[in-house]
Amino acid sequence: MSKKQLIMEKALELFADQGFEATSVQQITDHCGISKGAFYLSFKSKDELILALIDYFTTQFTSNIDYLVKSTTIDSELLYKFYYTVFESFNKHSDFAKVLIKEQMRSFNKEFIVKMRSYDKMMEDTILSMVERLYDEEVGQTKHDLVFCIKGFMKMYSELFIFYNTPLDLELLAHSLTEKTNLLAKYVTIPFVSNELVQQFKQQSCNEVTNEQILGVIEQTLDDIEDSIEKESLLLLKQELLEPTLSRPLVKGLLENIQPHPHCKWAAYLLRGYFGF
Amino acid sequence: MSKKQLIMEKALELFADQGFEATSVQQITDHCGISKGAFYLSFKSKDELILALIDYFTTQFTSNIDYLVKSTTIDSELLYKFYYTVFESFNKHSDFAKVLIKEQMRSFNKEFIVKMRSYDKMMEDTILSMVERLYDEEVGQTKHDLVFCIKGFMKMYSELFIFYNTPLDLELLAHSLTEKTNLLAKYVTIPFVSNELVQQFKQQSCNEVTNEQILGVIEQTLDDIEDSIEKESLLLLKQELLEPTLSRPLVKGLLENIQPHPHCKWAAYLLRGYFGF
DNA sequence: TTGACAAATGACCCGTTAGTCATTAGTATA
DNA sequence: TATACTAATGACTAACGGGTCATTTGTCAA
Repeated sequence: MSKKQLIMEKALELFADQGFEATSVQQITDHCGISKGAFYLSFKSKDELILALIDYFTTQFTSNIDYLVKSTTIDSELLYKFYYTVFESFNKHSDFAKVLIKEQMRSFNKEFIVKMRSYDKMMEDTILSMVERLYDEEVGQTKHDLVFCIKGFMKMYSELFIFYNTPLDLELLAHSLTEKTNLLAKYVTIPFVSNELVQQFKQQSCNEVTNEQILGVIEQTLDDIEDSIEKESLLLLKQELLEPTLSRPLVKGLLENIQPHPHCKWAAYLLRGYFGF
Repeated sequence: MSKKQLIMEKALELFADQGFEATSVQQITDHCGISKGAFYLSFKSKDELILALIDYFTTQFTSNIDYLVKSTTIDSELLYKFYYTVFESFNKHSDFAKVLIKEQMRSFNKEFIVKMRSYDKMMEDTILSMVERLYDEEVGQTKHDLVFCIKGFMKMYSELFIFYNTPLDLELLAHSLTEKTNLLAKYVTIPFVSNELVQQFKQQSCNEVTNEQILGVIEQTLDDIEDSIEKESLLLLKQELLEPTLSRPLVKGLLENIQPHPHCKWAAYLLRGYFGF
């Protein structure tokens, strides 16, 4: 195991227990059996560590779910599988789930907040695509409410995994939530989260990322990934960011190229926002 | 306005914006236009301040809801009024709601965590009583699931008030959630949160409070309240804690006496747990 | 064995902050 | 005015934690 992995693993335990700010670098290094200096050979700062943790787990989590939704061909199984996988992940990585909940609204770092929001948005997009696929005609105006309810179920029931160590019947849970979701999809008539409201939220949250910030993220990502179609696509997108020359379909295609790559999700998200997709 | 109130008000603004740990006492006193020393004349520590804030708002909030549920005589209006009042409170005290969400899982202070849990429990009890009253026959085994769903709705939709400043249509929201809740009550058949599971949770969370801790809270509460039936009842309960002499019905009656008093809610909760009610 | 390079160490620096306390300002009473 | 008392001040302390860097330890090829 690399030093970096060791630190991430041990730090996660401490963060889950005490929270990020209450855990000192000294504690982490003691817990790893290394020196303080060694820590700074692996991470530039304490902030970089938690960002790495968030990145590592959330990309894994969101990609998992996204893949599941896209690869499940039988509609009738989709919702059940979705819930099952969600809670299985929470169960498996309960330390990370704890950190996520504890620090979700922390305002210590601008980059952190924007990142959390974006992962939330990605999850929401995945859920929305699922809802549209399963209930397209039935739900009509209430589809965003259904997304909200699903997120509410996830929030509420995931607390069980985090605060109690009792082993829980995942299959029953997934069945139970599937039934509830189907019922809401079938019978709900009063929409609250309308399309206009969603539009409004989007505008409010997207107007603060600057060109330079996106460039910074792209540079970072380019360093992280190997030569590949994705890397070339990202390079072209960087060009496009500096001086637009390509047509919109071409840009969209490039975005599609980088989207599946785990390391590119963050850059892809920012670029989608920037180019308006 | 007393110095204490001034500090609480101004501190709340800063906490909502920056979080508790990120806000220094110096900042608070600057924002109040007083000196650092003056702060420590009103509060023994920074921790005491946030505990006071939590106490002040959550007792207000939970008593409000509790009163509403008990005083609404027309069943058909109850659920709507419940949701309306909940979100109206969130809307009105959005600064506090922000703090609550930001610090909800903070582990900086043991007392803080236990307190938060207890308020959550009180809320849950109120919701459960409402569910039992409205749907007693229909829901059967699924009543705890319904409580979970209601809490999930509250969690999810309250984020709207906290992160977006858009004015929202409270009436529509309450109607929309009422419909959803009624649907779930009527049609859901698969229970997940069973009675045994609830029992298990209760055991897990109640086995850590010591006799001395409860005594400490009682002493504190006695100092805070005026001479009254409540005070006398609490004194008797303190006696009973030291050496049991009274019958269970008498103890239960004393608990009922102190329950409605805002300052006694915390002591009442601990004593209920201790005496097994 | 030596020398060169990388890996790791931990004492130290520096900024920050909760909390204290000697001192001062303000006020009411004799 | 003098005295006594309370309210308020802010410089100060002690502790802590993030981050640095001169120094040591380990490794491997010549």
